[in-house]
Amino acid sequence: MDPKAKAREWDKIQESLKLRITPHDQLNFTVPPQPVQNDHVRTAHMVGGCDKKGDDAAWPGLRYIAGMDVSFFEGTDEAVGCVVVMKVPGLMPVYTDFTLTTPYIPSYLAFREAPILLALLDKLQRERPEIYPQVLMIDGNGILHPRMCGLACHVGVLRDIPTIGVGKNFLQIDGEDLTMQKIKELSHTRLTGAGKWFPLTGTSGRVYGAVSLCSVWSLRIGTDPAAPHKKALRSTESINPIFVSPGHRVSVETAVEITAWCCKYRVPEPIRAADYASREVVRGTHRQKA
DNA sequence: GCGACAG
DNA sequence: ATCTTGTCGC
Repeated sequence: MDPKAKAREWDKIQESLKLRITPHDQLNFTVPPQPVQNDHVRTAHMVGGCDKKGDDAAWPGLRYIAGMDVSFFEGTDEAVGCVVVMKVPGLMPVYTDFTLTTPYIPSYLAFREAPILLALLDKLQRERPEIYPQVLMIDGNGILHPRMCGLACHVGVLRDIPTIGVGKNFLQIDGEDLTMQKIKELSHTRLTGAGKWFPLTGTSGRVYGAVSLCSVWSLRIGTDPAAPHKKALRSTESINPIFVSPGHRVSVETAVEITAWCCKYRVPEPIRAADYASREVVRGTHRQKA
């Protein structure tokens, strides 16, 4: 919606809220009688503040006052909302809380993205319960995670819905002998065609998920970092697998089968569609569909 | 110092 | 993830 139309819509909201304003005291504490003063210049009592302790007489019954503010980090759209509750009298802080758009910290993706996805899921459940999904595929890992609790697990468990995590890049797990190097080797020897996959088993014997090849025509041409002006067929990276792992209520095998079944290209269609739609929103070209 | 870093 | 550059197809 364009800014003008948005402003008209917000005008209406402000108009209706304005009618609901109570422009007089309606407090659960006592306001002492105002001293009579001359003309239009008045003098307010200034007996509060952090240094004035023990003055309970100014506002009988008043115990807590809170302040709120939102700040933005320079150069980003990260923001912090903050509330501070202060005790009266004395105005000493007794409670401080923040809500922030969490920056992405490697291996803590869920803390940035789960709240957003949960809100979408809740709205879907509320407004279109008849099409609430039986399986949810999420762009990010499930148990293929240093603490075995990736974004797909996080969302799946909190809403008790079957989830599958699909990563496009490998996330290393501390203490397990699973490195990008080894995975590339195994991919080359074992992923000989679309639908081929192998489990990601750590030295501990734990199975974290699977490396799966869903598309054979993902040969890619890249540039050599040492010679950026030259184009080179990077044969060692000619196949691009995806990393499939259970989020919640799905086994590794089932996760791979469902994912492969949904693949037309490298990334399964449900995730591809969501990725495409979100990019449209960022580009400002999104149109409401089905 | 080296390698690794879901999105 | 994002950004930039290059290439192909329409």
